Amino acid sequence: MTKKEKTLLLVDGNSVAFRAFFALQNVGSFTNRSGLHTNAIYVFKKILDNILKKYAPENVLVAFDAGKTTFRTEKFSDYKGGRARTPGELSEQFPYIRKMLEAYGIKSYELENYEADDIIGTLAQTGESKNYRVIIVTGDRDLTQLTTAQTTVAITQKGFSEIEEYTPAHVEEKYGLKPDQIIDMKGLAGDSSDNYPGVTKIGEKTAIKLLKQYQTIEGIYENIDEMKKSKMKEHLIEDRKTALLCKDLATIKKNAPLTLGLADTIRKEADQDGLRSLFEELDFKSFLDELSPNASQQVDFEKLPVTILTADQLDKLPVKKNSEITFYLEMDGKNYHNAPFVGFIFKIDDHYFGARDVALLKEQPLQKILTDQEYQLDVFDFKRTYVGLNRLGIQMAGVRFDLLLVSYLLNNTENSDDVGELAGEHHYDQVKTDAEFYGKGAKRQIPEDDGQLFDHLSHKVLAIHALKEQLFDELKENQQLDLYQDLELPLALVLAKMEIVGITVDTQRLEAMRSEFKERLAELEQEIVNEAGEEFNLNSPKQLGHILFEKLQLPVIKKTKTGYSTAVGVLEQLRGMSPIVDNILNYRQLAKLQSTYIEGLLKVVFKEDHKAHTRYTQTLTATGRLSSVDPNLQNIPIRLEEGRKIRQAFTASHPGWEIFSADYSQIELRVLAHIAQDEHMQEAFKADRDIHANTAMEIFGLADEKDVTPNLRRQAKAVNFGIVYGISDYGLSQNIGITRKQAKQFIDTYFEKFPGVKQYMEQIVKKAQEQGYVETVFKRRRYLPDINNKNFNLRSFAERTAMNSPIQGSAADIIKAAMIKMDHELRAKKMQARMLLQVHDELIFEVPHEELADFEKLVSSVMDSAVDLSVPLKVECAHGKTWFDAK
DNA sequence: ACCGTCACG
DNA sequence: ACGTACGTGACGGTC
Repeated sequence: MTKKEKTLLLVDGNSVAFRAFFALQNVGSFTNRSGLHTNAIYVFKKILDNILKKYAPENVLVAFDAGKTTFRTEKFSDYKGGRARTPGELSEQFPYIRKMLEAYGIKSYELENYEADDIIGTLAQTGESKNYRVIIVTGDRDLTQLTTAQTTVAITQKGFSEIEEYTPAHVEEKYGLKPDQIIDMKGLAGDSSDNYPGVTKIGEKTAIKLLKQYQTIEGIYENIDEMKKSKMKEHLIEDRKTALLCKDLATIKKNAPLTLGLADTIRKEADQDGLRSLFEELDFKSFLDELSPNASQQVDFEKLPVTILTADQLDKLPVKKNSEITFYLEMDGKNYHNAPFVGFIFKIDDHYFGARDVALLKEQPLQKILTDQEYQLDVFDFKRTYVGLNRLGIQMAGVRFDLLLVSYLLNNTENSDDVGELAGEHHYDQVKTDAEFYGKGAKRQIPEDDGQLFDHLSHKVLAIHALKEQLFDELKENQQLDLYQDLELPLALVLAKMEIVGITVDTQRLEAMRSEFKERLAELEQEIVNEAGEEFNLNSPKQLGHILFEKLQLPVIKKTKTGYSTAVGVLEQLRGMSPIVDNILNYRQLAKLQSTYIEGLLKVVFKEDHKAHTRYTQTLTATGRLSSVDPNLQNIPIRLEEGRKIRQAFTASHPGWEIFSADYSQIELRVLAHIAQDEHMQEAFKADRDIHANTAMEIFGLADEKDVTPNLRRQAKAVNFGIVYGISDYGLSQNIGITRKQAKQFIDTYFEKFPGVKQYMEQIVKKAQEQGYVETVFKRRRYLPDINNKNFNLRSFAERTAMNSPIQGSAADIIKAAMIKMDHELRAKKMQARMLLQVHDELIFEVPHEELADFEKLVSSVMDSAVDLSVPLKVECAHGKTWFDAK
């Protein structure tokens, strides 16, 4: 066996540190407890681990820049001029990166007057001469000039777990140039980040074209007389000196006077203790866990005394009315409507009682503790617990603290549904996550040993208890106690009941549709394959792209990261160019209905009661809306007639009952009129005018509503939507197919006519900048860490979010309040009608025929008066045999 | 696990 | 100059 060639890894320390810094610049405060920024160190370490694992090098060196002045600044004083200073948040991290490298057993090196590039170029040369495989890691594409048969340049990507490897062939494929021509390209095109100019008016494209013909800059000038007269030729002649200077600047030295050799780059063994103390100083908990186990470090959590309950012990439980009780019901799976029970645990004052047999919960005093309001309970995820217990015939009551819900209200950005993770976010670390304890994916397993299982469960209830006081204090501080107690906690119960009731699905109707669609899909597929001239998978955007844009040569309208876009918008523009396009559009529409709404829905209908029992996620969205999963009943088709028919499969659960829908008309715009206190907009709503027509009249300067053509109304409607989303001229122009200039004109006129709205938009952004968050009318918060970010995109996004979230979030608050009130009224009036679904601005009920008239009055008045705004709320009602007919 | 696509408000 | 509308979930394909 021949000896494997050795690998030399050369890392551009400054470049990778920069990449690392910006990769995690915007994830809130990434600092250790003494305020030192650690994001670049963190990502640097990740990248380092990645490449060490990937290339397993025998020799490693990390090169750094020595200082601002080098031999290049001597040749060209403006070299790298105009570059923003390294942010202090980054420079403070460099000493730690070097310390870390030392502990890794890796050599760092810098050389007066030279850049890291030159150190790397020189060592790469040495490595090659000694037959090493050389790997250069950097974030800087200029180094691709060093690629050879033996040397690969790996460029770190944005995501920092990915790297892109450049071999000479890859360089050629990417730039159309050989590696050593990169410097010629730079000489011609210049480099704005290194601040050298190149030849006037020549950019990368032109440079590449020239180099394809003449190979090098020198080659160009040797042949310059042959070139046709042109502006470009003049520029080339004029800038000859600059071009050659720039090429020289771009050239990485391969003969820097290094004071070390290959022998100095041999990797030494890592210093575990050094790493440990460094990671401790940096608060890198997850990295500490990875270090080789250190007996003194692996302190287990305190063992809690759990009594495993049996039926004969129940009468001796030390429980009083004022006991502090925490309860946790463990189920094996997300879907609590049918997940198997694992067991339960009570923390009653300082005692822990648990059992696997959940039937014990039906016995006294356990059932009484769970259902009697006199006992106050603390839990994690009340809704989940309620639905689980309901399967045992137990209607839980008396919940005071729900860790999941409270935590979501305090900060909805990083809210996990795992006790361990969530506790960790609040700096409580005496509980494992479920993934750590049970394992994840295929490895997930419930331990058979009681001691193990209940040890985990006991730490869960302790975590809930331990965080209670602190989180309640935070709620009070934020003035969110009412939001929690009067809105979200009562809502959890309302949602639980809706989920349990479920909605009846006519599976026969769905099955009939399935057969019909199956035939039509087969026909369409046949036609498409005929037109394409070959079999392919038309569900694959990749294969479809190949057929449309390569085989059939249709024009490419838009590209995605991975290839050609084949989205609806693109296909619509291709219509008429080939009959295949229409067929694909039809196929797509039907396939979506078939897979998601017919087959998908049939899979989740419960056999026992022919119902779909969705789960509402109450602690997920950034704005305060609900979401619906398994199945998602908030996105059942309605816009296209074909899809709308799916709604025929949703029916009332009793003969003689009807599906009843009540939706808020224009709730978001009404909320805006209220929050912004815009008189013109308020007046329009008070007079119950057609709001989009009203906007059309204002922005197009029409005197009479009769002058509002459907097209003007459509445009005005888009403007109204744009306003709600935090408008940009570009977004609006794209949406209604006008120029950006026209869109800007619309927006300016809108703000002139609705000055209150304009003022609101400015004020809310300012408020977000000052306090770091925005809030709804019910004081729900959304934090916007990017609002002062230097990155234009991230900042702009945060600004639009600042404008939109109070609107969308307040609308969510309002319908939640209406749901609680409605639930209350139905019980108070002893009506049989039941709330089934919520779709953001709409509530769906099933109502017995004889209650219809009373019900309509009730729901309208309840929803109208859910909150008191400075504009009226308007509710539109409809009912019919199926959801489809409730229109 | 991620992407592209598409369903809803 | 930058490159975007706000908020979601499910599917099939692909890595």
